[in-house]
Amino acid sequence: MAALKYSRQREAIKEFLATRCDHPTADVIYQNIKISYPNISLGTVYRNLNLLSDMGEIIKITAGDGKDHFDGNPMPHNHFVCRECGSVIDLHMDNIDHIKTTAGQYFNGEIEGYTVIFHGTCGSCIKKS
Amino acid sequence: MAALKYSRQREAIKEFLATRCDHPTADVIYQNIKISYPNISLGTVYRNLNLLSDMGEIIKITAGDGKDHFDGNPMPHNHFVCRECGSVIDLHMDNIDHIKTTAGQYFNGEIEGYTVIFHGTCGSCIKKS
DNA sequence: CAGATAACAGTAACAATTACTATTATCGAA
DNA sequence: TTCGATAATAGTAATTGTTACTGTTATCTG
Repeated sequence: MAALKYSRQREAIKEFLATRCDHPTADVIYQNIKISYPNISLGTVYRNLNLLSDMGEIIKITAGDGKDHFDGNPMPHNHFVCRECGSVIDLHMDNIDHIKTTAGQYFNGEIEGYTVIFHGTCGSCIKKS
Repeated sequence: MAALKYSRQREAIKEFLATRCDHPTADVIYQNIKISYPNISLGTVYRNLNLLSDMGEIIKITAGDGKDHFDGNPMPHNHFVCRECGSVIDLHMDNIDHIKTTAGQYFNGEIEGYTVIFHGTCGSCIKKS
């Protein structure tokens, strides 16, 4: 029960995320949605982000900088976080799902998934130095 | 400059972590150190945990449950987080450093490292159900 | 169109972490 | 060994990201 009802705010958040290839935080999303919905509440943004990621329509990324980042592309893929500028970047790379098997080899639980964050220096930060 | 000075509190934290194979949070560490140092401050625990992990003597693990976890073993290795009970477990598994190369293949930045968190159901939670 | 209720805005509460300040411990040199 | 410089501390206040609460509004079903 608790049937899902349409909401233009939720739709706006989903649309906004679809246009972005960086991975904005809740607050950045809030600031941007506020342009078209001037009195949207930050709580609404958080609630919908959690709802959408629970439904698997977006991905929540814990980048390690304290705040969560969100990705409008729900297809599983890996991310890179720059040590210099902190930007979160999609990695287009060959599939590495086999590490799940490697991890399960000597483990007595069940491994259902994994999250990888690669870190280092991004292209534009290398140029700067 | 800012030469490092010895502190018994920092030493106690390091020693305590060495004895634990689970991966306690700052607050759990605080509660335990308080037994031998009744008036240690939570701020001191946080400052030293950050200091030690910056120096590479311990590892800070972002498990995704809001609070950071700490590992007294600074050797790079991978972790598993149970979806049921939330426990953070060391994985003894074959090396997967080759994923760094895979990730760097089509990427124009420099990949220096990675962090993997495997998730699923741990052995004792499987037994329970 | 009307009643039921999911979602909302606005705000207060929360939990993890960090910053601040006066005091104490460490340490190198006299 | 004692002294002075300063790193580290305890205790507390402040910050930050996130969640919970409440009365109101929007959506949907019949």
